[in-house]
Amino acid sequence: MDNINVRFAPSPTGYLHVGGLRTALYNYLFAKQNNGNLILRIEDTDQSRKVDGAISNLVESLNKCGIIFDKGPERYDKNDLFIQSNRLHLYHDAVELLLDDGYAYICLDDNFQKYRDKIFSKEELVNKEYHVRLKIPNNELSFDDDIRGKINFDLSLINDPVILKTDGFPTYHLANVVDDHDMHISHVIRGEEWLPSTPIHVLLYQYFNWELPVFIHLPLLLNPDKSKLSKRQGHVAVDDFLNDGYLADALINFIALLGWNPKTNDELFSIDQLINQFNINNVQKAGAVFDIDKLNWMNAQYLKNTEVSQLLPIAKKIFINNNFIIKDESDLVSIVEFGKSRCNTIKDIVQLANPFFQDLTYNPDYLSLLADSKSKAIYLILIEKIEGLQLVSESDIKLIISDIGNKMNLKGKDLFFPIRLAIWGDVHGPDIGLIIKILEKEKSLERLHRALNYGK
RNA sequence: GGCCCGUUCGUCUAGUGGUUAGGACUCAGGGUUUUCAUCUCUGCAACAGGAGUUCGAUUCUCCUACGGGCUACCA
Repeated sequence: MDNINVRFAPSPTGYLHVGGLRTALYNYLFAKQNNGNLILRIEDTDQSRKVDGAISNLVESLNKCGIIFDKGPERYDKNDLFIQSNRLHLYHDAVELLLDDGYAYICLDDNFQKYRDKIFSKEELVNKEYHVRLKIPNNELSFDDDIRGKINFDLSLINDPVILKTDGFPTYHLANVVDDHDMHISHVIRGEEWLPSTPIHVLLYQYFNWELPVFIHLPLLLNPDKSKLSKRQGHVAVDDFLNDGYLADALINFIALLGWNPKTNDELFSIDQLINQFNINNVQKAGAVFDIDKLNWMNAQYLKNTEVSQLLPIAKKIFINNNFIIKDESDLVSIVEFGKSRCNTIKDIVQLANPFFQDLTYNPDYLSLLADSKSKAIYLILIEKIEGLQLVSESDIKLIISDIGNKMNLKGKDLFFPIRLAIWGDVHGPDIGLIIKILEKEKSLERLHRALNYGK
Protein backbone atom coordinates (compact mmCIF):
# COMPACT_ATOMS: atom_id res chain seq x y z
CA MET A 1 0.00 0.00 0.00
CA ASP A 2 1.61 3.28 -0.99
CA ASN A 3 -0.43 5.83 0.90
CA ILE A 4 -1.50 5.03 4.43
CA ASN A 5 -4.41 7.08 5.66
CA VAL A 6 -6.37 6.25 8.77
CA ARG A 7 -8.99 8.09 10.71
CA PHE A 8 -10.50 8.41 14.13
CA ALA A 9 -14.18 9.12 13.70
CA PRO A 10 -16.02 9.91 16.91
CA SER A 11 -19.40 11.49 17.21
CA PRO A 12 -19.45 14.68 19.23
CA THR A 13 -21.69 13.46 22.02
CA GLY A 14 -19.59 14.56 24.97
CA TYR A 15 -16.35 13.52 26.58
CA LEU A 16 -13.61 11.26 25.27
CA HIS A 17 -14.04 7.70 26.48
CA VAL A 18 -10.94 5.60 27.25
CA GLY A 19 -12.13 3.10 24.65
CA GLY A 20 -12.11 5.91 22.12
CA LEU A 21 -8.68 6.91 23.30
CA ARG A 22 -7.36 3.45 22.58
CA THR A 23 -8.92 3.37 19.11
CA ALA A 24 -7.40 6.78 18.42
CA LEU A 25 -4.05 5.62 19.79
CA TYR A 26 -3.86 2.49 17.66
CA ASN A 27 -4.76 4.56 14.61
CA TYR A 28 -2.12 7.10 15.55
CA LEU A 29 0.59 4.51 16.11
CA PHE A 30 -0.25 2.77 12.88
CA ALA A 31 -0.18 6.04 10.95
CA LYS A 32 3.09 7.22 12.46
CA GLN A 33 4.98 4.02 11.92
CA ASN A 34 3.87 3.91 8.30
CA ASN A 35 4.48 7.54 7.49
CA GLY A 36 0.78 7.88 7.02
CA ASN A 37 -1.83 10.44 7.94
CA LEU A 38 -4.20 10.37 10.86
CA ILE A 39 -7.42 12.19 10.18
CA LEU A 40 -9.97 13.29 12.71
CA ARG A 41 -13.45 13.12 11.33
CA ILE A 42 -16.48 14.22 13.28
CA GLU A 43 -19.52 12.07 12.67
CA ASP A 44 -22.34 14.34 13.64
CA THR A 45 -25.07 13.05 11.38
CA ASP A 46 -27.37 12.60 14.34
CA GLN A 47 -28.22 16.19 15.11
CA SER A 48 -30.21 15.30 18.20
CA ARG A 49 -27.20 13.81 19.94
CA LYS A 50 -24.87 16.69 19.26
CA VAL A 51 -23.31 18.29 22.32
CA ASP A 52 -21.92 21.81 22.28
CA GLY A 53 -18.20 22.03 22.82
CA ALA A 54 -17.73 18.32 22.36
CA ILE A 55 -15.43 18.67 19.39
CA SER A 56 -12.91 20.97 21.02
CA ASN A 57 -13.13 18.83 24.12
CA LEU A 58 -12.29 15.74 22.15
CA VAL A 59 -9.37 17.35 20.39
CA GLU A 60 -8.03 18.79 23.61
CA SER A 61 -8.18 15.49 25.46
CA LEU A 62 -6.53 13.67 22.60
CA ASN A 63 -3.79 16.29 22.33
CA LYS A 64 -3.13 16.14 26.05
CA CYS A 65 -2.41 12.46 25.57
CA GLY A 66 0.00 13.16 22.75
CA ILE A 67 -2.26 12.16 19.90
CA ILE A 68 -2.02 14.78 17.22
CA PHE A 69 -3.85 14.68 13.94
CA ASP A 70 -2.29 15.23 10.57
CA LYS A 71 -3.87 17.27 7.91
CA GLY A 72 -5.84 15.29 5.46
CA PRO A 73 -4.94 14.72 1.84
CA GLU A 74 -3.86 17.89 0.00
CA ARG A 75 -7.19 19.10 -1.15
CA TYR A 76 -8.49 19.26 2.39
CA ASP A 77 -5.59 21.03 3.95
CA LYS A 78 -7.68 23.99 4.95
CA ASN A 79 -9.05 21.89 7.78
CA ASP A 80 -7.47 19.52 10.20
CA LEU A 81 -10.75 18.03 11.07
CA PHE A 82 -13.69 17.21 8.98
CA ILE A 83 -17.24 17.52 10.05
CA GLN A 84 -19.86 15.47 8.30
CA SER A 85 -22.64 17.98 8.69
CA ASN A 86 -20.59 20.29 6.46
CA ARG A 87 -20.34 17.68 3.76
CA LEU A 88 -23.96 16.83 3.10
CA HIS A 89 -23.70 17.46 -0.63
CA LEU A 90 -21.30 14.52 -0.94
CA TYR A 91 -23.78 12.13 0.60
CA HIS A 92 -26.62 13.50 -1.49
CA ASP A 93 -24.60 12.94 -4.64
CA ALA A 94 -23.84 9.43 -3.53
CA VAL A 95 -27.51 8.74 -2.89
CA GLU A 96 -28.38 9.98 -6.38
CA LEU A 97 -25.86 7.56 -7.81
CA LEU A 98 -27.31 4.67 -5.88
CA LEU A 99 -30.84 5.64 -6.79
CA ASP A 100 -29.94 5.89 -10.47
CA ASP A 101 -28.39 2.46 -10.42
CA GLY A 102 -31.34 0.93 -8.61
CA TYR A 103 -29.24 0.05 -5.57
CA ALA A 104 -31.34 2.25 -3.34
CA TYR A 105 -34.96 3.32 -3.20
CA ILE A 106 -37.16 5.98 -1.75
CA CYS A 107 -39.64 5.22 1.04
CA LEU A 108 -42.54 7.34 2.19
CA ASP A 109 -43.00 5.42 5.43
CA ASP A 110 -41.52 2.58 7.47
CA ASN A 111 -43.24 -0.12 5.51
CA PHE A 112 -40.26 -0.26 3.23
CA GLN A 113 -40.98 -3.56 1.47
CA LYS A 114 -43.67 -2.03 -0.66
CA TYR A 115 -41.34 0.70 -1.97
CA ARG A 116 -38.54 -1.62 -2.94
CA ASP A 117 -39.30 -1.57 -6.66
CA LYS A 118 -40.99 1.76 -6.87
CA ILE A 119 -39.48 4.73 -8.64
CA PHE A 120 -40.58 8.21 -7.74
CA SER A 121 -40.30 11.21 -9.98
CA LYS A 122 -39.16 14.57 -8.56
CA GLU A 123 -42.70 15.93 -8.86
CA GLU A 124 -44.17 13.11 -6.81
CA LEU A 125 -41.81 13.96 -3.98
CA VAL A 126 -42.63 17.63 -3.70
CA ASN A 127 -43.69 18.48 -0.16
CA LYS A 128 -43.40 14.85 0.84
CA GLU A 129 -41.28 13.46 3.65
CA TYR A 130 -39.21 10.54 2.56
CA HIS A 131 -36.15 8.53 3.40
CA VAL A 132 -33.85 6.34 1.33
CA ARG A 133 -32.95 2.73 1.92
CA LEU A 134 -30.26 0.50 0.53
CA LYS A 135 -31.27 -2.65 -1.31
CA ILE A 136 -29.69 -5.66 0.36
CA PRO A 137 -29.51 -8.69 -1.95
CA ASN A 138 -30.14 -12.24 -0.81
CA ASN A 139 -26.68 -13.62 -1.19
CA GLU A 140 -23.73 -14.42 1.02
CA LEU A 141 -21.07 -11.84 1.52
CA SER A 142 -17.65 -12.23 3.01
CA PHE A 143 -14.81 -9.89 3.74
CA ASP A 144 -11.44 -10.00 5.41
CA ASP A 145 -10.62 -8.57 8.76
CA ASP A 146 -6.91 -8.16 9.25
CA ILE A 147 -6.85 -9.64 12.72
CA ARG A 148 -9.79 -12.02 12.48
CA GLY A 149 -9.51 -13.42 9.02
CA LYS A 150 -12.41 -14.16 6.73
CA ILE A 151 -15.86 -13.30 7.98
CA ASN A 152 -19.04 -14.51 6.32
CA PHE A 153 -22.50 -13.06 6.45
CA ASP A 154 -25.83 -14.12 5.07
CA LEU A 155 -27.24 -10.90 3.69
CA SER A 156 -30.77 -12.27 3.51
CA LEU A 157 -30.85 -11.84 7.27
CA ILE A 158 -30.28 -8.11 7.06
CA ASN A 159 -33.10 -5.60 6.51
CA ASP A 160 -32.63 -2.85 4.01
CA PRO A 161 -30.97 -0.16 6.08
CA VAL A 162 -31.79 3.52 5.90
CA ILE A 163 -28.99 5.48 4.28
CA LEU A 164 -30.63 8.90 4.05
CA LYS A 165 -32.90 10.05 6.84
CA THR A 166 -36.05 12.11 6.55
CA ASP A 167 -34.15 15.12 7.88
CA GLY A 168 -31.81 14.96 4.90
CA PHE A 169 -28.86 13.65 6.89
CA PRO A 170 -27.17 10.40 5.96
CA THR A 171 -26.93 7.57 8.45
CA TYR A 172 -23.60 6.31 9.66
CA HIS A 173 -23.35 3.61 7.02
CA LEU A 174 -23.45 5.92 4.06
CA ALA A 175 -21.50 8.84 5.47
CA ASN A 176 -18.84 6.53 6.73
CA VAL A 177 -18.23 4.81 3.41
CA VAL A 178 -18.46 7.98 1.34
CA ASP A 179 -15.99 9.77 3.57
CA ASP A 180 -13.58 6.89 3.89
CA HIS A 181 -13.43 6.71 0.14
CA ASP A 182 -13.28 10.46 -0.34
CA MET A 183 -10.50 10.82 2.22
CA HIS A 184 -8.56 7.90 0.75
CA ILE A 185 -8.70 5.91 3.94
CA SER A 186 -6.55 2.83 3.43
CA HIS A 187 -7.19 1.11 6.75
CA VAL A 188 -10.36 1.25 8.77
CA ILE A 189 -9.32 0.63 12.37
CA ARG A 190 -12.30 0.76 14.67
CA GLY A 191 -14.03 -1.01 17.54
CA GLU A 192 -15.45 -4.48 17.30
CA GLU A 193 -18.97 -3.15 17.73
CA TRP A 194 -18.83 -2.22 14.06
CA LEU A 195 -18.19 -5.70 12.82
CA PRO A 196 -21.86 -6.56 12.28
CA SER A 197 -22.49 -3.52 10.11
CA THR A 198 -19.40 -4.01 7.99
CA PRO A 199 -21.22 -6.13 5.37
CA ILE A 200 -23.45 -3.16 4.66
CA HIS A 201 -20.36 -1.04 4.16
CA VAL A 202 -18.72 -3.61 1.93
CA LEU A 203 -21.87 -3.76 -0.14
CA LEU A 204 -21.80 -0.01 -0.51
CA TYR A 205 -18.21 -0.16 -1.77
CA GLN A 206 -19.30 -2.75 -4.29
CA TYR A 207 -22.25 -0.68 -5.46
CA PHE A 208 -20.04 2.37 -5.90
CA ASN A 209 -17.33 0.23 -7.43
CA TRP A 210 -14.77 1.63 -5.03
CA GLU A 211 -11.67 -0.05 -3.73
CA LEU A 212 -12.13 -1.63 -0.32
CA PRO A 213 -10.00 -0.44 2.58
CA VAL A 214 -8.39 -2.94 4.94
CA PHE A 215 -10.70 -3.60 7.86
CA ILE A 216 -9.31 -4.03 11.33
CA HIS A 217 -11.75 -4.47 14.18
CA LEU A 218 -10.30 -3.92 17.61
CA PRO A 219 -11.45 -5.98 20.58
CA LEU A 220 -13.55 -4.14 23.11
CA LEU A 221 -12.49 -2.69 26.44
CA LEU A 222 -14.46 -4.35 29.19
CA ASN A 223 -15.81 -3.71 32.68
CA PRO A 224 -14.66 -6.14 35.39
CA ASP A 225 -17.90 -8.05 34.74
CA LYS A 226 -16.86 -8.34 31.07
CA SER A 227 -19.57 -6.11 29.69
CA LYS A 228 -18.59 -3.30 27.34
CA LEU A 229 -16.70 -0.68 29.32
CA SER A 230 -19.09 1.89 30.64
CA LYS A 231 -19.52 4.46 33.31
CA ARG A 232 -20.53 2.32 36.24
CA GLN A 233 -17.72 1.56 38.58
CA GLY A 234 -15.14 4.30 38.36
CA HIS A 235 -14.82 6.66 35.48
CA VAL A 236 -14.26 6.19 31.78
CA ALA A 237 -13.72 9.77 30.67
CA VAL A 238 -10.13 10.53 29.82
CA ASP A 239 -10.42 13.94 31.45
CA ASP A 240 -11.55 12.43 34.72
CA PHE A 241 -8.43 10.31 34.85
CA LEU A 242 -6.27 13.31 34.05
CA ASN A 243 -7.96 15.42 36.68
CA ASP A 244 -7.30 12.77 39.27
CA GLY A 245 -3.64 12.95 38.55
CA TYR A 246 -3.17 10.02 36.28
CA LEU A 247 -0.39 11.07 33.93
CA ALA A 248 -1.23 11.12 30.24
CA ASP A 249 1.86 9.08 29.43
CA ALA A 250 0.89 6.41 31.93
CA LEU A 251 -2.66 6.27 30.64
CA ILE A 252 -1.44 5.88 27.07
CA ASN A 253 1.08 3.23 28.09
CA PHE A 254 -1.54 1.29 29.99
CA ILE A 255 -4.16 1.50 27.32
CA ALA A 256 -1.72 0.49 24.59
CA LEU A 257 -1.14 -2.76 26.44
CA LEU A 258 -4.84 -3.55 26.58
CA GLY A 259 -5.06 -5.73 23.52
CA TRP A 260 -1.49 -5.50 22.36
CA ASN A 261 1.88 -6.50 23.76
CA PRO A 262 5.44 -6.37 22.50
CA LYS A 263 6.09 -10.09 23.14
CA THR A 264 8.87 -9.20 25.51
CA ASN A 265 8.76 -8.69 29.26
CA ASP A 266 8.92 -4.93 28.90
CA GLU A 267 5.89 -2.96 29.96
CA LEU A 268 6.94 0.64 30.19
CA PHE A 269 6.80 2.47 26.87
CA SER A 270 6.79 6.09 25.87
CA ILE A 271 4.53 6.95 22.99
CA ASP A 272 7.58 7.15 20.69
CA GLN A 273 8.68 3.70 21.73
CA LEU A 274 5.17 2.52 21.03
CA ILE A 275 5.38 3.94 17.54
CA ASN A 276 8.48 1.82 17.04
CA GLN A 277 7.24 -1.38 18.52
CA PHE A 278 3.50 -1.45 17.96
CA ASN A 279 2.27 -4.01 15.52
CA ILE A 280 -1.37 -3.99 14.54
CA ASN A 281 -1.15 -7.65 13.58
CA ASN A 282 -0.32 -8.58 17.16
CA VAL A 283 -3.54 -7.14 18.44
CA GLN A 284 -5.60 -9.52 20.51
CA LYS A 285 -8.92 -10.90 19.34
CA ALA A 286 -10.59 -11.10 22.72
CA GLY A 287 -11.81 -8.13 24.75
CA ALA A 288 -9.68 -6.80 27.59
CA VAL A 289 -10.86 -5.92 31.07
CA PHE A 290 -9.86 -2.43 32.12
CA ASP A 291 -8.06 -3.25 35.35
CA ILE A 292 -7.76 -0.16 37.48
CA ASP A 293 -5.24 -1.86 39.80
CA LYS A 294 -2.81 -2.25 36.97
CA LEU A 295 -3.38 1.31 35.81
CA ASN A 296 -2.67 2.46 39.36
CA TRP A 297 0.55 0.49 39.41
CA MET A 298 1.57 1.87 36.05
CA ASN A 299 0.81 5.43 37.07
CA ALA A 300 2.84 4.89 40.23
CA GLN A 301 5.77 3.84 38.05
CA TYR A 302 5.50 7.03 36.04
CA LEU A 303 5.10 9.18 39.13
CA LYS A 304 8.17 7.64 40.69
CA ASN A 305 10.25 8.02 37.56
CA THR A 306 9.25 11.57 36.73
CA GLU A 307 11.15 14.57 38.04
CA VAL A 308 9.32 16.70 40.57
CA SER A 309 9.91 19.73 38.39
CA GLN A 310 7.92 18.09 35.61
CA LEU A 311 5.19 17.03 37.96
CA LEU A 312 4.90 20.42 39.57
CA PRO A 313 2.62 22.21 37.10
CA ILE A 314 0.19 19.31 37.05
CA ALA A 315 0.36 18.85 40.80
CA LYS A 316 -0.20 22.53 41.43
CA LYS A 317 -3.40 22.48 39.42
CA ILE A 318 -4.71 19.42 41.19
CA PHE A 319 -3.82 20.74 44.64
CA ILE A 320 -5.60 23.97 43.87
CA ASN A 321 -8.62 22.13 42.47
CA ASN A 322 -8.79 20.33 45.77
CA ASN A 323 -8.83 23.59 47.72
CA PHE A 324 -5.33 23.49 49.04
CA ILE A 325 -3.53 26.78 49.46
CA ILE A 326 0.15 26.55 48.69
CA LYS A 327 1.99 29.17 50.67
CA ASP A 328 5.43 28.31 49.51
CA GLU A 329 6.22 26.48 46.30
CA SER A 330 9.13 24.74 47.96
CA ASP A 331 6.64 23.11 50.31
CA LEU A 332 4.80 21.71 47.33
CA VAL A 333 8.08 20.43 45.98
CA SER A 334 8.72 18.64 49.26
CA ILE A 335 5.24 17.21 49.38
CA VAL A 336 5.36 15.93 45.83
CA GLU A 337 8.85 14.59 46.38
CA PHE A 338 7.61 12.74 49.40
CA GLY A 339 4.40 11.54 47.81
CA LYS A 340 5.52 10.48 44.37
CA SER A 341 7.14 7.28 45.52
CA ARG A 342 4.22 6.19 47.65
CA CYS A 343 1.14 7.23 45.73
CA ASN A 344 -0.66 5.94 42.69
CA THR A 345 -1.98 9.31 41.56
CA ILE A 346 -1.44 12.95 42.29
CA LYS A 347 -4.83 13.05 43.91
CA ASP A 348 -3.53 10.42 46.30
CA ILE A 349 -0.68 12.78 47.11
CA VAL A 350 -3.21 15.43 47.95
CA GLN A 351 -4.91 12.98 50.27
CA LEU A 352 -1.62 12.02 51.80
CA ALA A 353 -0.72 15.65 52.39
CA ASN A 354 -3.96 16.32 54.19
CA PRO A 355 -2.43 16.62 57.68
CA PHE A 356 -0.29 19.51 56.51
CA PHE A 357 -3.35 21.55 55.80
CA GLN A 358 -6.07 20.35 58.09
CA ASP A 359 -6.64 19.96 61.80
CA LEU A 360 -5.10 16.84 63.17
CA THR A 361 -7.07 13.75 64.02
CA TYR A 362 -5.10 11.09 65.84
CA ASN A 363 -5.05 7.52 64.68
CA PRO A 364 -7.28 5.90 67.32
CA ASP A 365 -5.02 2.84 67.53
CA TYR A 366 -2.24 4.88 69.12
CA LEU A 367 -4.04 7.02 71.66
CA SER A 368 -2.36 5.24 74.54
CA LEU A 369 1.03 6.10 73.10
CA LEU A 370 0.00 9.71 73.11
CA ALA A 371 -0.85 9.52 76.78
CA ASP A 372 2.34 7.66 77.70
CA SER A 373 4.64 9.45 80.11
CA LYS A 374 7.71 8.74 78.02
CA SER A 375 6.03 10.46 75.08
CA LYS A 376 5.25 13.46 77.22
CA ALA A 377 8.87 13.69 78.22
CA ILE A 378 9.91 13.72 74.59
CA TYR A 379 7.38 16.42 73.75
CA LEU A 380 8.61 18.57 76.59
CA ILE A 381 12.20 18.53 75.43
CA LEU A 382 11.22 19.01 71.82
CA ILE A 383 9.08 22.03 72.63
CA GLU A 384 11.87 23.59 74.58
CA LYS A 385 14.41 23.02 71.83
CA ILE A 386 12.19 24.28 69.03
CA GLU A 387 11.27 27.36 70.97
CA GLY A 388 14.97 28.13 71.13
CA LEU A 389 15.25 28.18 67.37
CA GLN A 390 14.70 31.23 65.22
CA LEU A 391 13.87 29.25 62.16
CA VAL A 392 13.26 25.51 61.96
CA SER A 393 15.26 23.62 59.39
CA GLU A 394 15.21 19.95 58.62
CA SER A 395 18.78 19.48 59.71
CA ASP A 396 18.20 21.25 63.05
CA ILE A 397 15.26 19.00 63.79
CA LYS A 398 17.22 15.92 62.86
CA LEU A 399 19.97 16.91 65.25
CA ILE A 400 17.57 17.65 68.06
CA ILE A 401 15.79 14.35 67.70
CA SER A 402 18.90 12.23 67.63
CA ASP A 403 20.00 14.17 70.68
CA ILE A 404 16.79 13.27 72.43
CA GLY A 405 17.28 9.67 71.39
CA ASN A 406 20.70 9.58 72.94
CA LYS A 407 19.64 11.28 76.11
CA MET A 408 16.61 9.06 76.66
CA ASN A 409 18.23 5.98 75.24
CA LEU A 410 15.54 5.59 72.59
CA LYS A 411 15.80 4.73 68.94
CA GLY A 412 13.81 3.61 65.95
CA LYS A 413 10.11 3.32 66.37
CA ASP A 414 10.23 4.06 70.09
CA LEU A 415 11.66 7.45 69.28
CA PHE A 416 9.88 8.35 66.06
CA PHE A 417 6.40 7.04 66.64
CA PRO A 418 5.46 9.36 69.52
CA ILE A 419 6.82 12.41 67.73
CA ARG A 420 5.19 11.71 64.41
CA LEU A 421 1.94 10.92 66.17
CA ALA A 422 1.99 14.33 67.83
CA ILE A 423 2.70 16.38 64.74
CA TRP A 424 1.17 14.18 62.04
CA GLY A 425 -1.59 12.28 63.78
CA ASP A 426 -0.20 8.91 62.83
CA VAL A 427 2.95 6.90 63.43
CA HIS A 428 3.64 6.54 59.73
CA GLY A 429 4.18 9.45 57.41
CA PRO A 430 6.77 11.81 56.06
CA ASP A 431 10.13 12.39 57.62
CA ILE A 432 9.68 14.30 60.87
CA GLY A 433 12.09 17.04 59.88
CA LEU A 434 10.11 17.61 56.72
CA ILE A 435 6.83 17.80 58.56
CA ILE A 436 8.09 20.37 61.03
CA LYS A 437 9.76 22.42 58.33
CA ILE A 438 6.59 22.65 56.29
CA LEU A 439 4.40 23.19 59.33
CA GLU A 440 6.78 25.90 60.51
CA LYS A 441 7.65 26.72 64.08
CA GLU A 442 4.34 28.02 65.37
CA LYS A 443 2.11 25.29 64.09
CA SER A 444 4.57 22.57 65.12
CA LEU A 445 4.68 23.91 68.65
CA GLU A 446 0.92 24.14 68.72
CA ARG A 447 0.64 20.47 67.80
CA LEU A 448 3.28 19.43 70.30
CA HIS A 449 1.47 21.31 73.05
CA ARG A 450 -1.78 19.70 72.11
CA ALA A 451 -0.12 16.29 72.32
CA LEU A 452 1.51 17.18 75.61
CA ASN A 453 -1.85 18.07 77.08
CA TYR A 454 -3.62 15.09 75.64
CA GLY A 455 -5.34 13.05 78.33
CA LYS A 456 -4.62 15.57 81.06
C1' G B 1 -34.67 -15.10 19.60
C1' G B 2 -31.35 -14.37 15.14
C1' C B 3 -26.47 -13.11 13.27
C1' C B 4 -21.30 -12.15 14.21
C1' C B 5 -16.94 -12.31 17.29
C1' G B 6 -14.36 -14.48 21.17
C1' U B 7 -12.31 -18.23 25.33
C1' U B 8 -4.18 -19.59 28.68
C1' C B 9 -3.61 -17.89 36.37
C1' G B 10 -8.91 -13.25 39.52
C1' U B 11 -6.93 -9.38 35.64
C1' C B 12 -3.41 -7.89 31.30
C1' U B 13 -0.79 -11.41 28.53
C1' A B 14 3.74 -14.84 26.38
C1' G B 15 4.16 -19.54 24.36
C1' U B 16 4.62 -24.68 21.92
C1' G B 17 2.28 -30.84 18.01
C1' G B 18 6.42 -33.44 23.17
C1' U B 19 7.87 -26.98 28.13
C1' U B 20 8.71 -27.60 35.37
C1' A B 21 3.01 -23.61 30.41
C1' G B 22 6.80 -17.82 31.10
C1' G B 23 6.13 -12.48 32.59
C1' A B 24 3.23 -8.33 34.82
C1' C B 25 -0.79 -6.50 38.21
C1' U B 26 -3.43 -8.03 42.62
C1' C B 27 -2.92 -11.01 47.10
C1' A B 28 0.28 -13.61 50.98
C1' G B 29 5.07 -14.08 53.30
C1' G B 30 10.56 -12.67 53.89
C1' G B 31 14.76 -9.03 53.34
C1' U B 32 16.51 -3.76 52.92
C1' U B 33 14.92 1.01 54.82
C1' U B 34 16.09 4.01 62.73
C1' U B 35 8.50 5.12 60.43
C1' C B 36 5.93 4.31 55.95
C1' A B 37 6.84 3.92 50.87
C1' U B 38 10.47 2.80 47.19
C1' C B 39 13.60 -1.46 46.13
C1' U B 40 14.24 -6.73 46.45
C1' C B 41 13.29 -12.07 47.18
C1' U B 42 9.75 -16.04 47.60
C1' G B 43 4.96 -18.04 47.21
C1' C B 44 -0.44 -18.75 45.57
C1' A B 45 -2.77 -19.14 40.92
C1' A B 46 -4.47 -20.81 34.17
C1' C B 47 -4.62 -23.87 28.85
C1' A B 48 -13.75 -23.89 29.39
C1' G B 49 -15.71 -29.08 28.34
C1' G B 50 -16.29 -33.20 24.87
C1' A B 51 -15.18 -35.75 20.52
C1' G B 52 -11.84 -36.47 16.69
C1' U B 53 -6.68 -36.04 13.78
C1' U B 54 -1.96 -37.79 15.80
C1' C B 55 2.84 -42.03 18.64
C1' G B 56 1.58 -37.54 21.36
C1' A B 57 -2.58 -32.35 21.85
C1' U B 58 -3.00 -26.37 25.66
C1' U B 59 -1.39 -25.86 20.44
C1' C B 60 -4.98 -28.56 14.42
C1' U B 61 -10.60 -29.78 13.21
C1' C B 62 -15.65 -30.23 14.76
C1' C B 63 -19.38 -29.88 18.47
C1' U B 64 -21.12 -28.03 23.14
C1' A B 65 -20.90 -24.55 26.99
C1' C B 66 -19.95 -19.85 28.50
C1' G B 67 -18.94 -14.60 27.59
C1' G B 68 -19.50 -10.36 24.61
C1' G B 69 -21.17 -7.33 20.46
C1' C B 70 -24.91 -6.15 16.92
C1' U B 71 -29.94 -6.56 15.76
C1' A B 72 -32.63 2.23 15.24
C1' C B 73 -34.59 7.31 10.20
C1' C B 74 -27.59 6.19 17.07
C1' A B 75 -22.80 6.24 15.99
